[in-house]
Amino acid sequence: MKLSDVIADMILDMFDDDTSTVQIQRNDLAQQLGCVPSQINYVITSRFTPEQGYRIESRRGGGGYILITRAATREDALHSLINSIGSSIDEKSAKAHIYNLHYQNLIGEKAAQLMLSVLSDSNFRGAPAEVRDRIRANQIKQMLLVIATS
Amino acid sequence: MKLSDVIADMILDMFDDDTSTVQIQRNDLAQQLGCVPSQINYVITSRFTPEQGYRIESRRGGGGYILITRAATREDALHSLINSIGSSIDEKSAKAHIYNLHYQNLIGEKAAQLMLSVLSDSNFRGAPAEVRDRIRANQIKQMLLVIATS
DNA sequence: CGATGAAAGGTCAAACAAAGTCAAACCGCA
DNA sequence: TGCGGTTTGACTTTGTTTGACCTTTCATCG
Repeated sequence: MKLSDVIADMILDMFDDDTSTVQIQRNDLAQQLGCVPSQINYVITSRFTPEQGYRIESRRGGGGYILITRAATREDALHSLINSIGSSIDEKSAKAHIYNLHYQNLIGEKAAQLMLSVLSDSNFRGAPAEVRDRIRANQIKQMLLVIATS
Repeated sequence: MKLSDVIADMILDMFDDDTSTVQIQRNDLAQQLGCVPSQINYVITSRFTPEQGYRIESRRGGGGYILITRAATREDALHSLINSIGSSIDEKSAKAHIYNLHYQNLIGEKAAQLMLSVLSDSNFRGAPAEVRDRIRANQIKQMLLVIATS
């Protein structure tokens, strides 16, 4: 398993019992994992982004820390994602959102696959890119809305 | 025997006892076979297409992989529906199919809602009817394929 | 106070590790 | 013998890991 995934899982585990916030010590965690400290930053910036419903705050210097807070409810997270999507979205970004949602356990395996399949660029053969991306944005938002309210 | 066929057989063999999904490492497999890695792509794109009931997903970079999922025979009914849908379908017919599938218990409540939401004509604002209907046909077929194989 | 040094975390780019693309060369058969 | 399917490899794109160097904060000492 990839280091990044191990770290991400580790952090996710810390959320455990409905705590919506986790505090870590970058250097400690890195040492514990035998990796370089900046690896922690990589994981955070690639997997705990605001779009995924996470907020990061940190403090340097003696007694420094990194605080990771996640959206209170699944619905909130989905809503904030919906709001973050504009009137147009390309295939790659759409897929990234879906992978991340699944990764965060905000949507199930089946829903993710369904969404991936339906938003794939190959379905839009023939339509110009702007049309594709506008339709795709409408569609992904509709689907997320359905998921958020079910 | 042709290289491509050897590779295809090899992959087919990995499906073993009712695993419906196989993960490969492109470079490893290529090395094992003494062929160039892109040969694996060729085999996949020529023999494991969606039309033949396979779905592919992959990831590049360190720890990358290629995942091949096949349609389990489980829901062949869906397959025949897929085949019965042409290259174009309007909103009303699409909705009818979905209601029907749900009625027959071939798809669940949530899947049905998701599909209805995504295929709704309102998402396609701006695109001409022929474009809408072609995209919709592609999309409904993709989704049914996913449902059939999960 | 104000300077100073240690203890955090932050940034960035380079190295590395896959997989994807594409076009040219190749082969085998109707 | 010419055309479709195959094979190859150079080049591209994406994702991960590492390390050198930067900045911020805090405690301590004069």
